[in-house]
Amino acid sequence: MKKIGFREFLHGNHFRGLVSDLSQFHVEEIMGELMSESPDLSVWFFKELKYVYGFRHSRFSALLVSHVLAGQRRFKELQVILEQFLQEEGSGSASLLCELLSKSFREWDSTGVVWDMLLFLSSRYKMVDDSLYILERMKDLNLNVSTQAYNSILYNFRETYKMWDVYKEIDAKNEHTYSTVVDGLCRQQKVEDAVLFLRNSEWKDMVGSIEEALEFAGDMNKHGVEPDTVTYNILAKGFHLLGMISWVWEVIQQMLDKGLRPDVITYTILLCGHCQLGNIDKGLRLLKDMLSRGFELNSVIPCSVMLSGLCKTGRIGEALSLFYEMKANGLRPDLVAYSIVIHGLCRLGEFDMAVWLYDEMCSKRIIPNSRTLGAILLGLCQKGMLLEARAFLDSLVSTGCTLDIILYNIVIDGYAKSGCIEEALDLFKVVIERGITPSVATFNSLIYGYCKTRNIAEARKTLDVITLYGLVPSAVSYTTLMNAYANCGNTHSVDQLRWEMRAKGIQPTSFTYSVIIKGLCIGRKLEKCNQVLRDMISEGAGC
DNA sequence: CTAGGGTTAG
Repeated sequence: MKKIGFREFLHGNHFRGLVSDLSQFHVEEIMGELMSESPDLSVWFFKELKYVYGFRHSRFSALLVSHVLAGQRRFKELQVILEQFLQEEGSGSASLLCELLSKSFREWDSTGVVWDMLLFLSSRYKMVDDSLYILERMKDLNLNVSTQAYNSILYNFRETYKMWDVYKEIDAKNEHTYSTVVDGLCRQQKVEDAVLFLRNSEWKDMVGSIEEALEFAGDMNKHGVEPDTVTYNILAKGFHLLGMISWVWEVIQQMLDKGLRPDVITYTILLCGHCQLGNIDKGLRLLKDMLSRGFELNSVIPCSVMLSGLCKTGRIGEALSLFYEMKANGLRPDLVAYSIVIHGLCRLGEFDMAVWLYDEMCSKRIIPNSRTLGAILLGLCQKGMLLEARAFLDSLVSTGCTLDIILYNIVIDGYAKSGCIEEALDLFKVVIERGITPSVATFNSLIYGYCKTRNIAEARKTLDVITLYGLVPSAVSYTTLMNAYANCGNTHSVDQLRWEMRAKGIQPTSFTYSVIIKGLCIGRKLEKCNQVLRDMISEGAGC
């Protein structure tokens, strides 16, 4: 092979026949020589082998070409090659890659770019452990980590408390960083934290005033950065999260002024706002407007938002009409759309219709998930149909489904609410036997069940059991128990629990305070109410 | 990168 000149080799008739005989060693050798002659040629050779002949390159070759591309700032090509490279390597390959990179490419000026791109891609492809490994090695080597890569890691951790560790590390935060945090907090059900975060973060451009925010978008123009629809949508989402619907309108206005077409997502955010505020009719008009603008082929999501709004306000008839209208217009309801309507029906006890839709959904090969099942269980429990709920739960288990703790919680809570503490405990035992980890809500329901059956002593013991399972009691755990003490005027025990909460750093909510005050009223200690109210104001209790 | 569905306390 070495005897053949490279250009001759590449363009001659030998090529096709020889590819199957090429070893990775040969290719590396050829690439090395090509590199010294013309890096472009080596890249071409690499791609030709890979994409035309399906040759599987060695790690070294792939990284070599990556460095050439990075040096020439051909990022798009770099990304494509590294994407496929990572997919071939699979998860768990980080340590090997890092070793190779630091051993053989240390001296390349472009190596930082390759590291960073690998970091970004491994994170984007959910190779979480690999991305963390690469990140650590990059820190060891003092390599710069781009905000884009960090944002992707942040995104992977947005539903966990680790999100903050990542967040703190990011030097050059951008609006993608902030919107990921807000999204994460919302997914953690911490909407208030999200609002607080928006207020306190350096993302001041958004929360200062609408003028500032929009001016900021305008400034992007001056700096040669065109704010696009996505930028405006993020802005709109921020306003929606802050409950400032009218500002969402301002954003839309601004977009129109700039000659940008608000897209289906922009309008969906607005629709969410209307529904959240209970302006269902406004929402219906908006949706009609959207459909007439030809958005209907795009997505089921706006319709789902509307369905959810209608169901939450008990307008199930209209929800069903909309549902059929969707189908008639060729929009296929997906898992979420079905779940929303099934939930709406179950809430009202319309189980026949709910089951009918459930079967229809299954017949369309849409596999129900935990949320769909939860809607049905919840409906049954709320109508006091505990036998049916339990039978449904058991039937799911017997068909081999692994049910998550939330589904068990719904039924345990159903038992507790009906005062069937024995059954609740029995099901709790089943949870443990099946190796499912209980959540705080599980215990909170048990505490409620004990309190309901006037067994405060057991309720108190259950509070302590939470810790044995490695969980942290919540404000709900305490408030439920405090309520039981309050109802019998036992202000001393209420006080004790309040002290315990404070010691553990668990924030009372306005629920908690109302229970404390109720206790003081029943226990005839009205003179202490003022102090409690003052505490409440100074602590700024939520809810 | 931006839009939709589930459990617990007064």
